[in-house]
Amino acid sequence: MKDNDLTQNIDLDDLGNRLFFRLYQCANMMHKTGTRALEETKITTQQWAIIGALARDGMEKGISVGDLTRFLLVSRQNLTGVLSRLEAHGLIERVVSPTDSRSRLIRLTEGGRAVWKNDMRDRIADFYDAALEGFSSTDKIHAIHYFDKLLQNMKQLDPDSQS
Amino acid sequence: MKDNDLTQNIDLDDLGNRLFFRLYQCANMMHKTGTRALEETKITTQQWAIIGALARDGMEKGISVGDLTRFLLVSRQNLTGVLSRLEAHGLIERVVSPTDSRSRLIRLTEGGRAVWKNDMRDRIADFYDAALEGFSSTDKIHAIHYFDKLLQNMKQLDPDSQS
DNA sequence: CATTTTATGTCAAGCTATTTACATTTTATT
DNA sequence: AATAAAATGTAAATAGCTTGACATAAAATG
Repeated sequence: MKDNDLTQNIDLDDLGNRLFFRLYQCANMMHKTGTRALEETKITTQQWAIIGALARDGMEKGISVGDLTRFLLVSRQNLTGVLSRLEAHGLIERVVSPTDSRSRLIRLTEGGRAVWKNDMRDRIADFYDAALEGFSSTDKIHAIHYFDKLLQNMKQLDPDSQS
Repeated sequence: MKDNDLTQNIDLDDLGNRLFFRLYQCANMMHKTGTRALEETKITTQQWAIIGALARDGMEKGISVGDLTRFLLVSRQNLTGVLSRLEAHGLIERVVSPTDSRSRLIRLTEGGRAVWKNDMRDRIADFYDAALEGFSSTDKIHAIHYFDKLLQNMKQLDPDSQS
């Protein structure tokens, strides 16, 4: 007799499909619930990623658009648009690089840094706590490890990521 | 003396940030490399998710837009647009439900099913193999488990997901 | 030094995604 | 049966993301 218990029995051939479909769903929900967690600040998850990157230590002098794309793994054409919106809202500024006049250094404004500290940081911490309910530190480290591995493999598939 | 080895030492307070940043990067790369894997078919990852859902057994009669949104975890307003494009390309069709005249049942056309079998399925399998290089079946199952857990937590944060 | 190649950022077009708002139909309530 | 409430799908506005094309500046090559 055949085994047709789909809820318990796992089809090994289908694991790739399952894994990527879950990743797809997680990404959808991360953007949806993450943006909602910052609803009052009118800041989206993508803007959050950029501001978070610029708020790190050592980023006071700014970072080029190119370096930012390599960090966030989005296209520089995309960043141009998001950065324009952030600039229009006074959160970041673009300064022509003193060493390379093609390059613009992106950095937080005073106001941007204040928004990060006063409006975003705590809400983001709360979001992480809620979304990672039931995850031990070990669970988180393991999950990060899988993400890293997946990321490395996909980078190898991406012509733009080939240094 | 302080420990400043950032490459090895892991800041436990920062795990949430790291995990979600990796998820963000993975999502970006999944859409980028996934869409490129199906480049010749002109089908995107989002369309792939829809077509894949419709190609499953039991979907021959079609599925409503509402059920599809609950499965894919995207808004129904979004689906309207993607479905219109898929319909314009002859891959899917919308049939008014015989039991509920508000509802439209979405299903693959003959041509859509052929594209799935002939053009998409093998390329997707190759993509999974490449992106999951070095993952054992156990790794995949564990990763899926973490995704599931994350998903459940985020669904609790989403008003739309509250049954 | 002149020319070619590469890197940097932007613009435009197309697809994806969300929210707000709406018309239609079904279901629940009275 | 009449009205209110909820569900279904769509349209429009805004934001995000990709590729292709472009202008400019720096680096490499001859």
